Amino acid sequence: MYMKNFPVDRRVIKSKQALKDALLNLMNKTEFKDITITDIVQTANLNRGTFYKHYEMKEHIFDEIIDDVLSDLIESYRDPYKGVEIFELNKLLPSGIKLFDHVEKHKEFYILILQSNKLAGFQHKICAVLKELALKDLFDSQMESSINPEINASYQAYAIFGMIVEWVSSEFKYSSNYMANQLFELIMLRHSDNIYKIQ
Amino acid sequence: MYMKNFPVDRRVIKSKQALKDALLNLMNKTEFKDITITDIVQTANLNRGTFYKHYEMKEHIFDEIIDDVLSDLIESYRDPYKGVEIFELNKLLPSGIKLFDHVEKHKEFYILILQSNKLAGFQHKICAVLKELALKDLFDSQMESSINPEINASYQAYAIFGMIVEWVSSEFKYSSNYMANQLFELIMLRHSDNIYKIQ
DNA sequence: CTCCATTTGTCTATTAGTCTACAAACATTC
DNA sequence: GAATGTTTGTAGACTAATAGACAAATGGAG
Repeated sequence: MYMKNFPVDRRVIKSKQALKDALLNLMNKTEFKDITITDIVQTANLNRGTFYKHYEMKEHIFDEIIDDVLSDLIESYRDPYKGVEIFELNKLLPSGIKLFDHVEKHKEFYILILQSNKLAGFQHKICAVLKELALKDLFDSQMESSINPEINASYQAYAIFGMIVEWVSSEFKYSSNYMANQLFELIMLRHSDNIYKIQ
Repeated sequence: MYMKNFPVDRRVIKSKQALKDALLNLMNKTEFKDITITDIVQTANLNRGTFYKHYEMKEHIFDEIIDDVLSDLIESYRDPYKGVEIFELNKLLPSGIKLFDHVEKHKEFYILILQSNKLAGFQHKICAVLKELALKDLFDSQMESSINPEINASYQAYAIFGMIVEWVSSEFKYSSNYMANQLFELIMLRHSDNIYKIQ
C-alpha cells in the first residue's frame, strides 16, 4: 500500500474527494470501463483540466479510493487500542469497536466490491489487512500458545469479514452498534472456550 | 427582492454555497450574534479571505439565503403552471405541487425561522411572496367574482403557510407527497363549495 | 485598568481551478 | 469508407482560493 505525500492545500483535497465520490457514484450505475473521464468531471462538477492535474487515468482514482478505505480500516481497527499498553480483552468494550462504523462510512464502497464480480479481488486485500492487524495483536499477547499465529490471524480476519459480508448483504439491516456488540460477544465466547480447554 | 448578476465560475458558486450551509448549520446551535466569521469559514472549510471576497459581513450571507429560498419558492409554486395557458384546476395534479418538496429541500431554513423568535419576521416575507403568487393567479382567472382579490390571495397564502407550519412542527412526520395531496384536496373542497354557492 | 487571547480586516505571493479552444483519437451511423 | 459526433489530452490566459503574516479592534479574567 503506497502513500502519496499528503496534499496541504484545501482545494486539492476537495477536488480529489469530489472525483472519488463521483467515480464511486457512477460505478453504482455503470460498468467501470464505460465510465468516461468527462462523466467523472461532470458529476464531480469540476473542469476536466482539474482531473488531469491530479490523475492520469481513471484507474488511479480508484487506486486512491482503495488506499483511503484501507487506511481508514487500519485506523478504526486500532482505535480501541489507542494508548493501551497491554491488550486486555475486558477493556475492549463494544463501543470501542469502530470497525463497523468504518464499514458504514464507506458503505458505497463495500456494496460495490461485494456485488461486483470484477472487483472481488479487493475482498482479499481487505482480509489481508485484517489478518495483518490480527497477527500483530497475537504476536503481542499469546506467544506461548501452540496455535499457529498465521492460521489464527487468518481465522479471525475472515470471521470478521464474514460479519461484514452478512451485514452488507442484509442492506445494513442492523445498526453498527449492534454489529459491534455481536462481535464482542463472539470474541468473549471464543475466549471462554479457550479457558475451558486449558482447564 | 433583488437579484445579483449570477456568478459564472464554479468556484464562486461552491464557495458561497459552503458559506451559506455553514451559517445555517451554526445558527442551529448558536445565536446569530455569537457566530464569528472565523466560525463560519472554519465550518465551511474555507480560508477567511474567501469570505471577504464575496461578503462584507455575515448578515449579507443570510440575506442571500433568504433570496435563494424565496426564489426557489416562487419557482416551485409556478412549476405546475409551466406551459399552461389557461389555469385549469383539474389539470393541477397533486404530483404537480412542488411546494412541499421546496420546503423539504430547505428544511433547515424553515425549522430555523419557525423556531426562532428573532427570525419570525421572515415568516411574513414568505407569506407576502405566497400572496403575490396567489394574487397573480386570481387576476388571471376570476376577475368577475365579487370576492376581493387581495383578501382572497392573503387567505390562500396564509392557509398554505399554515400547512407548512404544521408540517415543520410535526418534524416532517408526513411525506411531501402526502402534504401535496392534502393541499390538493383542500383546494378541490373549496372549489366545489364555490360551485355549490353559485348554483 | 492591565494583561492576554481571540477576532477582525487587509495584504502579498503562490498555486489550483476555471474557461476556452484545438487537433488527434475513437465510435457510430449511414 | 466517408461523414458525423464524442471523448481525449494539452495548452494559454485569467481568476479564485490558499497559506501566512500583520496591526488594529474586541473581549474577558484577574
